[in-house]
Amino acid sequence: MALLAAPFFEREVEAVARELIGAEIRLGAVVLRITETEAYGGPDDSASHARAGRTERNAVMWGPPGRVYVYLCYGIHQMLNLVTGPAGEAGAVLIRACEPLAGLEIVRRRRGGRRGVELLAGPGRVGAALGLDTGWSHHDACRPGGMELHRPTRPAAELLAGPRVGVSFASAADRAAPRRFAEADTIWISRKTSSS
DNA sequence: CACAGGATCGTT
DNA sequence: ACGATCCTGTGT
Repeated sequence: MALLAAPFFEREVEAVARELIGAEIRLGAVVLRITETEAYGGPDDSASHARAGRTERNAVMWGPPGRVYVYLCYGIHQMLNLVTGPAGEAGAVLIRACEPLAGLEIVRRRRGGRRGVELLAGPGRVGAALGLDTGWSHHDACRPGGMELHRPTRPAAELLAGPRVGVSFASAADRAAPRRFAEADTIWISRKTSSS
């Protein structure tokens, strides 16, 4: 057991987003290896849910590091994030894509029998594959039991970086910022990176 | 109390 | 290209 501990998450959100590539999400019999992430938060990020201040939904972003933040997107998709930085500062890493390592049958069933990259490439797909709902928010992923985050058993060799997806409402600078990270040589990403 | 809109996905 | 689907955040 090589659980990622709170100090790993208690750092700048971009560093955590980079180093979560290759890490493993374990929940029940399902094990997923993270292949794509995005960093949100830090000072004045107009793309972050924290942009309008603290609300009941996003409050966990200001909480202690290593907590889970799940929110409902477009009324349909359960989006998985991990809270970063010290308590009192809002930051989170969105998990955008994974590679399946175990529990493939369960994942395939939850994903309507789909196969290949359509199983896990995209944040809504990751949430569905794990069977998540917003009740997972505030879960401590650093403690054994429930959803756990584990150190990579197969670290990513090379990372790509590019602008984040689906943030057209944000400022030009925040739209352009290279805060999306993906493993370079994997098929398990939601879309091709547009810059390095 | 009412309403607009979204860190997406799957089908048309 | 578009509709699904519903909760959140904001305003009255």
